Amino acid sequence: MSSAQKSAAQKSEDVRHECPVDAVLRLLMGPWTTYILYVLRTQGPRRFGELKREVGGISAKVLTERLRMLEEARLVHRDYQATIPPQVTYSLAPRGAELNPMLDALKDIALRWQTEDAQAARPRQAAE
Amino acid sequence: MSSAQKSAAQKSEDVRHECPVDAVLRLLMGPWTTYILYVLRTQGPRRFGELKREVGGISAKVLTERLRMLEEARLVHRDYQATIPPQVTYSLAPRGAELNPMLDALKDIALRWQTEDAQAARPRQAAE
DNA sequence: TAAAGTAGGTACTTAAAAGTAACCACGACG
DNA sequence: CGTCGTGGTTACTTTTAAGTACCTACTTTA
Repeated sequence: MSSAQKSAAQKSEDVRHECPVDAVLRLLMGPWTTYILYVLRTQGPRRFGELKREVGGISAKVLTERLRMLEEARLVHRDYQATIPPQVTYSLAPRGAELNPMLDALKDIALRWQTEDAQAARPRQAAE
Repeated sequence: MSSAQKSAAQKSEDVRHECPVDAVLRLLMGPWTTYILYVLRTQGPRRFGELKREVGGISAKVLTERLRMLEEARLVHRDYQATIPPQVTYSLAPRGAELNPMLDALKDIALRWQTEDAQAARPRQAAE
Protein backbone atom coordinates (compact mmCIF):
# COMPACT_ATOMS: atom_id res chain seq x y z
CA MET A 1 0.00 0.00 0.00
CA SER A 2 1.21 3.48 -0.81
CA SER A 3 1.66 6.22 1.72
CA ALA A 4 -1.11 8.12 -0.01
CA GLN A 5 -3.44 5.19 0.52
CA LYS A 6 -2.29 4.84 4.12
CA SER A 7 -2.97 8.42 5.05
CA ALA A 8 -6.33 8.29 3.32
CA ALA A 9 -7.11 5.13 5.24
CA GLN A 10 -6.52 6.95 8.49
CA LYS A 11 -9.13 9.55 7.66
CA SER A 12 -11.84 7.28 6.32
CA GLU A 13 -12.26 3.65 7.22
CA ASP A 14 -10.44 2.16 4.34
CA VAL A 15 -9.42 3.26 0.91
CA ARG A 16 -10.76 0.07 -0.62
CA HIS A 17 -14.26 1.48 -0.55
CA GLU A 18 -13.12 2.85 -3.88
CA CYS A 19 -12.41 -0.66 -5.03
CA PRO A 20 -14.10 -3.45 -3.07
CA VAL A 21 -12.71 -5.86 -5.64
CA ASP A 22 -9.29 -5.25 -4.17
CA ALA A 23 -10.54 -6.27 -0.74
CA VAL A 24 -11.67 -9.63 -2.04
CA LEU A 25 -8.56 -10.15 -4.14
CA ARG A 26 -6.46 -9.45 -1.08
CA LEU A 27 -8.08 -12.46 0.55
CA LEU A 28 -7.08 -14.75 -2.28
CA MET A 29 -3.59 -13.42 -2.87
CA GLY A 30 -1.10 -15.19 -0.62
CA PRO A 31 0.97 -18.08 -1.93
CA TRP A 32 -1.22 -20.71 -0.31
CA THR A 33 -4.70 -19.26 -0.02
CA THR A 34 -6.23 -20.66 -3.18
CA TYR A 35 -4.73 -24.06 -2.42
CA ILE A 36 -6.40 -24.12 0.96
CA LEU A 37 -9.74 -23.10 -0.47
CA TYR A 38 -9.31 -25.64 -3.24
CA VAL A 39 -8.78 -28.46 -0.77
CA LEU A 40 -11.79 -27.40 1.29
CA ARG A 41 -13.89 -27.06 -1.84
CA THR A 42 -12.99 -30.42 -3.32
CA GLN A 43 -12.14 -32.59 -0.32
CA GLY A 44 -14.63 -31.14 2.13
CA PRO A 45 -14.04 -30.22 5.78
CA ARG A 46 -10.54 -30.87 7.00
CA ARG A 47 -8.63 -30.76 10.26
CA PHE A 48 -5.58 -28.58 10.73
CA GLY A 49 -3.08 -31.39 10.41
CA GLU A 50 -4.78 -32.90 7.38
CA LEU A 51 -4.82 -29.52 5.70
CA LYS A 52 -1.15 -29.01 6.46
CA ARG A 53 -0.28 -32.37 4.95
CA GLU A 54 -2.50 -31.98 1.90
CA VAL A 55 -1.30 -28.53 0.99
CA GLY A 56 2.23 -29.81 1.19
CA GLY A 57 5.08 -27.51 2.09
CA ILE A 58 3.13 -24.91 3.98
CA SER A 59 4.30 -24.07 7.48
CA ALA A 60 2.00 -24.15 10.47
CA LYS A 61 2.51 -20.44 10.93
CA VAL A 62 1.34 -19.46 7.49
CA LEU A 63 -1.47 -21.98 7.50
CA THR A 64 -2.69 -20.53 10.78
CA GLU A 65 -2.41 -17.00 9.41
CA ARG A 66 -4.39 -17.87 6.31
CA LEU A 67 -7.06 -19.74 8.19
CA ARG A 68 -7.47 -16.89 10.68
CA MET A 69 -7.79 -14.42 7.83
CA LEU A 70 -10.27 -16.58 5.94
CA GLU A 71 -12.20 -17.15 9.14
CA GLU A 72 -12.35 -13.43 9.86
CA ALA A 73 -13.58 -12.86 6.32
CA ARG A 74 -16.12 -15.63 6.96
CA LEU A 75 -14.98 -17.69 4.00
CA VAL A 76 -14.22 -20.68 6.20
CA HIS A 77 -15.76 -21.88 9.40
CA ARG A 78 -13.71 -23.03 12.37
CA ASP A 79 -15.09 -25.74 14.61
CA TYR A 80 -13.12 -26.16 17.82
CA GLN A 81 -13.70 -29.25 19.94
CA ALA A 82 -11.93 -28.97 23.31
CA THR A 83 -11.18 -32.67 23.50
CA ILE A 84 -7.82 -34.13 24.40
CA PRO A 85 -6.16 -33.75 22.03
CA PRO A 86 -8.25 -30.87 20.68
CA GLN A 87 -9.91 -31.34 17.32
CA VAL A 88 -10.21 -28.31 15.10
CA THR A 89 -12.10 -28.74 11.86
CA TYR A 90 -12.18 -26.18 9.09
CA SER A 91 -14.91 -26.10 6.49
CA LEU A 92 -16.03 -23.86 3.67
CA ALA A 93 -18.50 -21.27 4.97
CA PRO A 94 -21.46 -20.06 2.84
CA ARG A 95 -19.43 -17.08 1.75
CA GLY A 96 -16.69 -19.34 0.58
CA ALA A 97 -19.21 -21.20 -1.55
CA GLU A 98 -20.37 -17.92 -3.04
CA LEU A 99 -16.98 -17.64 -4.66
CA ASN A 100 -17.38 -20.93 -6.51
CA PRO A 101 -18.94 -19.61 -9.75
CA MET A 102 -16.37 -16.84 -9.93
CA LEU A 103 -13.50 -19.19 -9.21
CA ASP A 104 -14.81 -21.60 -11.83
CA ALA A 105 -14.96 -18.80 -14.40
CA LEU A 106 -11.45 -17.78 -13.42
CA LYS A 107 -10.32 -21.36 -13.71
CA ASP A 108 -11.74 -21.60 -17.24
CA ILE A 109 -9.85 -18.51 -18.30
CA ALA A 110 -6.67 -19.66 -16.61
CA LEU A 111 -6.77 -23.08 -18.25
CA ARG A 112 -7.50 -21.59 -21.65
CA TRP A 113 -4.63 -19.15 -21.42
CA GLN A 114 -2.32 -21.86 -20.17
CA THR A 115 -3.14 -24.00 -23.18
CA GLU A 116 -2.77 -21.10 -25.59
CA ASP A 117 0.56 -20.09 -24.10
CA ALA A 118 1.86 -23.63 -24.17
CA GLN A 119 0.98 -23.95 -27.86
CA ALA A 120 2.53 -20.58 -28.65
CA ALA A 121 5.70 -21.51 -26.76
CA ARG A 122 6.32 -24.67 -28.77
CA PRO A 123 4.87 -24.53 -32.28
CA ARG A 124 7.41 -27.25 -33.18
CA GLN A 125 4.93 -29.73 -31.74
CA ALA A 126 2.74 -29.15 -34.79
CA ALA A 127 5.49 -30.38 -37.12
CA GLU A 128 6.31 -33.52 -35.17
CA MET B 1 6.71 -18.97 -2.62
CA SER B 2 7.89 -21.78 -0.40
CA SER B 3 11.18 -23.55 -0.77
CA ALA B 4 9.25 -26.70 -1.61
CA GLN B 5 7.59 -24.91 -4.48
CA LYS B 6 10.89 -23.43 -5.57
CA SER B 7 12.68 -26.75 -5.76
CA ALA B 8 9.74 -28.26 -7.59
CA ALA B 9 9.81 -25.34 -9.98
CA GLN B 10 13.40 -26.11 -10.82
CA LYS B 11 12.53 -29.62 -11.90
CA SER B 12 9.43 -28.86 -13.91
CA GLU B 13 8.64 -25.59 -15.59
CA ASP B 14 6.51 -24.06 -12.92
CA VAL B 15 4.55 -25.35 -10.00
CA ARG B 16 1.52 -23.32 -11.04
CA HIS B 17 0.59 -26.00 -13.56
CA GLU B 18 -1.08 -27.44 -10.51
CA CYS B 19 -3.05 -24.26 -10.11
CA PRO B 20 -3.28 -22.00 -13.16
CA VAL B 21 -5.71 -19.89 -11.17
CA ASP B 22 -2.78 -18.74 -9.08
CA ALA B 23 -0.97 -17.55 -12.17
CA VAL B 24 -3.86 -15.30 -13.13
CA LEU B 25 -4.40 -14.08 -9.59
CA ARG B 26 -0.74 -13.19 -9.42
CA LEU B 27 -1.32 -10.77 -12.28
CA LEU B 28 -4.09 -8.99 -10.44
CA MET B 29 -2.53 -8.91 -7.02
CA GLY B 30 -0.32 -5.87 -6.63
CA PRO B 31 -1.58 -2.73 -4.89
CA TRP B 32 -2.31 -0.90 -8.11
CA THR B 33 -3.01 -3.51 -10.76
CA THR B 34 -6.78 -3.57 -10.60
CA TYR B 35 -6.84 0.22 -10.57
CA ILE B 36 -4.87 0.35 -13.78
CA LEU B 37 -7.09 -2.21 -15.46
CA TYR B 38 -10.13 -0.37 -14.17
CA VAL B 39 -9.01 2.90 -15.72
CA LEU B 40 -8.24 1.21 -19.02
CA ARG B 41 -11.58 -0.63 -18.95
CA THR B 42 -13.68 2.41 -18.17
CA GLN B 43 -11.76 5.32 -19.62
CA GLY B 44 -10.28 3.59 -22.63
CA PRO B 45 -6.71 3.81 -23.94
CA ARG B 46 -4.45 6.05 -21.94
CA ARG B 47 -0.93 7.42 -22.14
CA PHE B 48 1.64 6.78 -19.45
CA GLY B 49 1.36 10.22 -17.89
CA GLU B 50 -2.42 10.21 -17.96
CA LEU B 51 -2.46 6.81 -16.29
CA LYS B 52 -0.06 8.00 -13.64
CA ARG B 53 -2.23 11.00 -12.85
CA GLU B 54 -5.51 9.10 -12.90
CA VAL B 55 -4.34 6.30 -10.66
CA GLY B 56 -3.15 8.88 -8.20
CA GLY B 57 -0.29 8.16 -5.85
CA ILE B 58 1.43 5.49 -7.89
CA SER B 59 5.11 5.97 -8.65
CA ALA B 60 6.49 5.82 -12.16
CA LYS B 61 8.55 2.80 -11.19
CA VAL B 62 5.64 0.68 -10.03
CA LEU B 63 3.42 1.83 -12.88
CA THR B 64 6.12 0.78 -15.33
CA GLU B 65 6.52 -2.55 -13.58
CA ARG B 66 2.81 -3.25 -13.65
CA LEU B 67 2.41 -2.24 -17.28
CA ARG B 68 5.36 -4.39 -18.32
CA MET B 69 3.90 -7.33 -16.47
CA LEU B 70 0.45 -6.81 -17.92
CA GLU B 71 1.96 -6.38 -21.35
CA GLU B 72 3.93 -9.60 -21.03
CA ALA B 73 0.75 -11.38 -19.95
CA ARG B 74 -0.91 -9.77 -22.97
CA LEU B 75 -3.62 -8.15 -20.90
CA VAL B 76 -2.69 -4.70 -22.15
CA HIS B 77 -1.27 -3.52 -25.42
CA ARG B 78 1.58 -1.05 -25.65
CA ASP B 79 1.71 1.28 -28.61
CA TYR B 80 5.00 3.13 -28.89
CA GLN B 81 5.24 6.10 -31.25
CA ALA B 82 8.86 7.26 -31.63
CA THR B 83 7.91 10.90 -32.00
CA ILE B 84 9.53 13.74 -30.14
CA PRO B 85 8.53 13.51 -27.37
CA PRO B 86 7.64 9.83 -27.64
CA GLN B 87 4.01 8.90 -27.24
CA VAL B 88 3.26 5.61 -25.54
CA THR B 89 -0.37 4.56 -25.38
CA TYR B 90 -1.64 1.66 -23.35
CA SER B 91 -4.92 -0.07 -24.11
CA LEU B 92 -6.79 -3.13 -22.98
CA ALA B 93 -5.82 -6.14 -25.10
CA PRO B 94 -8.35 -8.84 -26.04
CA ARG B 95 -7.19 -10.95 -23.14
CA GLY B 96 -7.82 -8.10 -20.79
CA ALA B 97 -11.37 -7.90 -22.07
CA GLU B 98 -11.78 -11.62 -21.47
CA LEU B 99 -11.49 -10.89 -17.78
CA ASN B 100 -14.46 -8.54 -17.82
CA PRO B 101 -17.23 -11.05 -17.02
CA MET B 102 -15.16 -12.55 -14.24
CA LEU B 103 -14.27 -9.14 -12.84
CA ASP B 104 -17.89 -8.09 -12.99
CA ALA B 105 -18.93 -11.22 -11.08
CA LEU B 106 -16.20 -10.53 -8.57
CA LYS B 107 -17.38 -6.96 -8.27
CA ASP B 108 -20.94 -8.08 -7.56
CA ILE B 109 -19.74 -10.33 -4.76
CA ALA B 110 -17.43 -7.66 -3.39
CA LEU B 111 -20.16 -5.02 -3.34
CA ARG B 112 -22.64 -7.39 -1.74
CA TRP B 113 -20.23 -8.36 1.01
CA GLN B 114 -19.29 -4.76 1.58
CA THR B 115 -22.94 -3.85 2.08
CA GLU B 116 -23.57 -6.83 4.34
CA ASP B 117 -20.51 -6.08 6.44
CA ALA B 118 -21.43 -2.42 6.75
CA GLN B 119 -24.91 -3.32 7.97
CA ALA B 120 -23.55 -5.89 10.38
CA ALA B 121 -21.01 -3.37 11.70
CA ARG B 122 -23.63 -0.78 12.63
CA PRO B 123 -27.04 -2.27 13.41
CA ARG B 124 -27.77 0.94 15.39
CA GLN B 125 -28.69 2.50 12.05
CA ALA B 126 -31.84 0.38 12.03
CA ALA B 127 -33.06 1.96 15.30
CA GLU B 128 -32.47 5.56 14.24
C1' DT C 1 18.64 30.18 -19.68
C1' DA C 2 15.70 27.56 -16.95
C1' DA C 3 11.62 24.94 -16.17
C1' DA C 4 8.23 21.66 -17.62
C1' DG C 5 6.58 17.66 -19.92
C1' DT C 6 7.55 13.26 -22.60
C1' DA C 7 8.46 7.96 -20.83
C1' DG C 8 10.73 5.85 -18.39
C1' DG C 9 15.65 3.66 -15.85
C1' DT C 10 18.63 3.06 -11.76
C1' DA C 11 20.18 2.95 -7.05
C1' DC C 12 19.08 2.91 -2.47
C1' DT C 13 16.04 2.35 1.48
C1' DT C 14 12.26 0.55 3.98
C1' DA C 15 8.47 -2.18 5.24
C1' DA C 16 5.85 -6.28 4.86
C1' DA C 17 5.48 -10.97 4.07
C1' DA C 18 7.16 -15.50 4.27
C1' DG C 19 10.08 -19.03 6.08
C1' DT C 20 12.57 -21.57 10.02
C1' DA C 21 12.93 -23.40 14.34
C1' DA C 22 11.81 -23.95 18.85
C1' DC C 23 8.30 -24.29 22.29
C1' DC C 24 3.66 -25.07 24.90
C1' DA C 25 0.00 -28.45 27.31
C1' DC C 26 -1.95 -32.74 27.17
C1' DG C 27 -2.57 -37.77 26.80
C1' DA C 28 -1.48 -42.24 24.61
C1' DC C 29 1.85 -45.51 23.41
C1' DG C 30 5.92 -48.24 23.84
C1' DC D 1 10.72 -42.19 30.74
C1' DG D 2 10.77 -40.41 26.24
C1' DT D 3 8.52 -39.66 22.02
C1' DC D 4 4.46 -38.91 18.93
C1' DG D 5 0.59 -36.32 17.56
C1' DT D 6 -2.87 -32.70 18.58
C1' DG D 7 -3.20 -27.35 17.21
C1' DG D 8 -1.14 -24.01 17.44
C1' DT D 9 2.30 -19.58 19.37
C1' DT D 10 6.52 -17.04 19.60
C1' DA D 11 10.93 -15.23 18.27
C1' DC D 12 14.16 -14.69 14.77
C1' DT D 13 15.89 -14.46 9.96
C1' DT D 14 15.47 -14.02 5.15
C1' DT D 15 13.31 -12.71 1.03
C1' DT D 16 10.56 -9.86 -1.67
C1' DA D 17 7.95 -6.03 -2.87
C1' DA D 18 7.22 -1.34 -2.69
C1' DG D 19 8.56 3.41 -2.11
C1' DT D 20 11.80 7.53 -2.73
C1' DA D 21 14.79 10.15 -5.14
C1' DC D 22 17.42 11.28 -8.80
C1' DC D 23 18.90 10.54 -13.68
C1' DT D 24 18.46 10.31 -18.93
C1' DA D 25 17.43 12.87 -23.81
C1' DC D 26 14.80 15.78 -26.31
C1' DT D 27 11.53 19.84 -27.24
C1' DT D 28 8.60 23.51 -26.18
C1' DT D 29 7.56 27.45 -23.64
C1' DA D 30 8.31 31.41 -20.62
